[in-house]
Amino acid sequence: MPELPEVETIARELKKSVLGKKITEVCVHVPVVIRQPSVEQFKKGLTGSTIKNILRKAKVLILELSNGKALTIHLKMTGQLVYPGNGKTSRVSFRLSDGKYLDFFDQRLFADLRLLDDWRQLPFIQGLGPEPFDITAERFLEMLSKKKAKIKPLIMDQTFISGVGNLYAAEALFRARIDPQRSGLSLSDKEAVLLLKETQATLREAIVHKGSSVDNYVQLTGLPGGYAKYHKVYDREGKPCIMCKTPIKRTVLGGRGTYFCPKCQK
DNA sequence: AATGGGACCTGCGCGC
DNA sequence: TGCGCGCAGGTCCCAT
Repeated sequence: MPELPEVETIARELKKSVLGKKITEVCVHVPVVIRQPSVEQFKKGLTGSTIKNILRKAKVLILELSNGKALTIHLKMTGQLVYPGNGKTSRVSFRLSDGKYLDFFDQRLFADLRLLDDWRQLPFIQGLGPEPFDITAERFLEMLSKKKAKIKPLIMDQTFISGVGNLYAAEALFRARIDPQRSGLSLSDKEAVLLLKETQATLREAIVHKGSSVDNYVQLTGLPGGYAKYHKVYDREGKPCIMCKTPIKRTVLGGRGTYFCPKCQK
């Protein structure tokens, strides 16, 4: 499931391979993923425009175009972008001025593609909290001090902090040795600062390894990311904790599978 | 007001 | 064997 490191990986690769190219043709094989505007307007607005800039905001990819509009892509759980693709088996294909295809795939059709006049006005983006990299220790303490919600759902709340999903929330909490069920305001200052630091470090390391391919995620090249082998708790139910050998447990928290070490995380 | 659960989807893995 | 069910999770939406 693409979270900040996976989307960052794709954004960096897009900058290297499609920046400056013109979109010469758009084929929408599965219209449902185009959320805004109509498919016809989407195709018309993209065709003939050049990709001027590529940005990432939390888990959202933004391709700014020469006509002033922007293509936003949220991959949700199973979205993939592949370049160069075959232009045929995808949900949506963008033919570029180099004759190659930028292909969008999505097994479960949850993804969200939009063509917007001003991406900054997209409500989801307006509602995003700061990314972990942009938060100081002092600010994080202040943010947590009012929050009685459970810490794991809290750090996955995109309006609280943005970019962290289920996988990296579990990994960061393990590394900070914090029980996912603790409430935000129950964390000591020392624990909170450690959690922020470990969240940042986990995301950075995952970016270095080009993301975690546990589900459908692939890099732009179609190759898997390399971070999954470094996971300490995620998807490791019953396996020994790397620190203490206690079997990793799985519970459900906020409706999501939650992996943790019952001995190390207090 | 904050929290929880269902909806949106499809493919895979499991159990009978 | 083959089928049907549950599960995976990002976000929205509604109910409590």
